[in-house]
Amino acid sequence: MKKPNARQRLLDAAADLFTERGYGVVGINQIIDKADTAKASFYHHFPSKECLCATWLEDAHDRAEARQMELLESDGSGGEKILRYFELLKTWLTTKDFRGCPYSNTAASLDNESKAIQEQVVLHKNSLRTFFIELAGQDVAGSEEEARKLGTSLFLLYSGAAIEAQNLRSEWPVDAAIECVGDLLDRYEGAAVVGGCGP
Amino acid sequence: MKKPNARQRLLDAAADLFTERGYGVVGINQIIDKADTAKASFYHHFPSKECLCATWLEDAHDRAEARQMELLESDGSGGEKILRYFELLKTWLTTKDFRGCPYSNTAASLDNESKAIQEQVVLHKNSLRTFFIELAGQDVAGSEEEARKLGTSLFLLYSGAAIEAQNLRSEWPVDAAIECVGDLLDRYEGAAVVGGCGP
Amino acid sequence: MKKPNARQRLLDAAADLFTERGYGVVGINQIIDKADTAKASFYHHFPSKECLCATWLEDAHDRAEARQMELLESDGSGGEKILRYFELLKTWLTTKDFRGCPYSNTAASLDNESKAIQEQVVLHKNSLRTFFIELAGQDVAGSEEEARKLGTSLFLLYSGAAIEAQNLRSEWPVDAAIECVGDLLDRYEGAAVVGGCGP
Amino acid sequence: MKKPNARQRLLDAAADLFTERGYGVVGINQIIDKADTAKASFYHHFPSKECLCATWLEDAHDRAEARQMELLESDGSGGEKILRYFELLKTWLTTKDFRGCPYSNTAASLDNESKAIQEQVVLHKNSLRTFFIELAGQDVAGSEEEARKLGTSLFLLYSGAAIEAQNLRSEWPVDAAIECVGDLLDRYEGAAVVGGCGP
DNA sequence: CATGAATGAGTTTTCATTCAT
DNA sequence: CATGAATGAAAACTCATTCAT
Repeated sequence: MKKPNARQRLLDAAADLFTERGYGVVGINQIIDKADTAKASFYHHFPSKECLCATWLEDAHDRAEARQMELLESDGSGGEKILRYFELLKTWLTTKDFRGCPYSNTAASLDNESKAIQEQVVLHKNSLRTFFIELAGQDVAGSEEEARKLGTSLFLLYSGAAIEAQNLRSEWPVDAAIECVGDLLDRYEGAAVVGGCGP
Repeated sequence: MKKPNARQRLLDAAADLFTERGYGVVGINQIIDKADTAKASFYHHFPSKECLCATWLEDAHDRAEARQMELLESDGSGGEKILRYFELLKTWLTTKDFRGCPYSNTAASLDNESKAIQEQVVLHKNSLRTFFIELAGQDVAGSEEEARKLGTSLFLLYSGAAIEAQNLRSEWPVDAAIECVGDLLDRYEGAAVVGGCGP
Repeated sequence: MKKPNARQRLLDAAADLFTERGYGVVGINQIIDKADTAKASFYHHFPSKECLCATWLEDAHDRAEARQMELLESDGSGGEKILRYFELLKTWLTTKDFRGCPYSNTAASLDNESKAIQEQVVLHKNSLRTFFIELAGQDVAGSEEEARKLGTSLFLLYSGAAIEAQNLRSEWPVDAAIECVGDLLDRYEGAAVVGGCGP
Repeated sequence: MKKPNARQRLLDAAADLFTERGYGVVGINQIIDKADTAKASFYHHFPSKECLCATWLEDAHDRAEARQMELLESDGSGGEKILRYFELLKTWLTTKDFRGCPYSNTAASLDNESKAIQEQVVLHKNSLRTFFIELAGQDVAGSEEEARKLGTSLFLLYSGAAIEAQNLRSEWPVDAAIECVGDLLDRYEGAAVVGGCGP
């Protein structure tokens, strides 16, 4: 009997295995086993393991941007949304056995020779930073310049929290990042008020 | 012909290759080629590739702690030292082709099954956080509690800057982290002054 | 270039090499060389060297049972068939450069840790003993009990003749076993006559 | 501190490891570890692993001959001594985890290229056969010719019992051999009486 | 007598990929 | 679209042996 959607099953299997065990550690045999697919079907849909990985990251990025858009357009202040996003990281970490950012992890497993993958990493990371800057601009920072600074700081704290939670296999780095975010929000919200309501 | 010091040559080769290309990507064949050593010499000195890696990280940690101690005991204010440490990250990154933290990268390449390596990662990361807390305590933060908070934030920013510089192959994340550090120092130094010089 | 039937060629090569040189001494490199097969083709068909060996013994056992069945159903008295089977051992030994029983030899090369192989050895040896008991029951022994005793003795003499012919690189142990078989047949055939035709 | 008798410790370690795990499976590292000896000490006392093995078998043979001599000169009838010797095999097997004859096992692990080892095997096996013939001559068989025949049969039964006990990891082959020995003794003792006391 | 680092050739096994059907 | 046998290269690791001291 033939099963359809071999391509999607491969992507799903790859998504699970790559995030939970890492790009370098997972072989395509594991992937096709999990996807219940023939080996040649794999190479029918994807020219290489590297390309499958890039496609996975591309798809994951699309999903991530959708979620971010949703959050951006949701109710609540910018500060609340920022904290909500950091909280999401915690649930991700506990769900995925403390494997942090798939993009960072994949890049770290690589030889700096996979152009296609690196491109996706850069794409996603720039987009994530932009997302934080937009979030920071929503009634938090007083100017575009300040939103850029605050958003970038949030981006770095988020990344730092993700890897260190992975390294230490603990949630506390995310909590500490949230604390720091509070400090930064205080500072920039204050500025926003001052900058916004001067005489 | 026989050459002595195979062990050290192996450690040196491994240090270079693991930092510049990654634990998973580098095979022991590359290591012994670079070290100009027989394969059996490798296994005479190290029971496994994993153990070589753990030894490398252990040694690197010792050197890192020595450098940190030196910085802690050097002249200058805490704030100056903090910035100096972030500047060191930039020179590291440009030297090492934008490969960030060896501990994070190694952990990211792993299957979460290498106890020995993970132990070294945890050891180093905890030590690095402690270092930042001590730095934060040097005439910056007003209380132990605040030093802990500030130091932890610095730790996370440092880690975030390191991976994102790697991901984006650029120095700017470190510069952005330095900017954010400035904001945080303002906040905590202000507190330190207020706490220290009240009437 | 690709050649089909790699699996069978591997089994054939393994059969020859394992019987003539021994399981422990033969590496899979020799096997794939003789089979003219890529190494990965080997592991495509067999999960391990140990499993190839078990498969070889299983196949060999099937062939052995077929030959035994043939002999059991052939013409002649039980005693004649027994002697014919011992004669077959002599031709085997001279053909295979005095390597005796593949099952015993393989088991002797082992660490007592290969469950799959040991299972095949036990299977074959029990079957061989049963074969001798059936042979002994064919107009030789007077009772089932006597057939069991005689058959078991034949089984042990056969095994003893096989290893000692191997150890001493000579046929005489088989001839001596045949002599002893004659003595035993005298005794049990005598008993069979006495038991069978008493007044 | 220096420990004497390195040579003897090596022989003792080799004896244990070779009998219990097999010549092919045991590496010299295991031997020197167990003997607590430096690697070069090994090669100081023995030119090769093969030679160590031959020396072990030679020593074991000397001890075996001493035990056989003792049994030959002990009290009791030839038949009793024969049975006693088969009983010894049972205690050996249970002590050594059902590893049978070290000579047969070593020969089976070999490539038929170790002249030194094969020589020891032949030496021991011939001597063992002679021992059984002498035992058979002690008030059992009626003539030298009959002693030769009976002794050789005992030799083969003994060998067969040893390997099959090993193959099947059970004592029953030895018990079955003992039963068969009883049958043979009946036959030849009868002959001895007839031959010895005819009118 | 004893040491232990160093070695070259070998081991079994896995990788990502391609082929004919 | 789908299959699974076949592959060359490389992976980690072990072997018995030799060397300078």
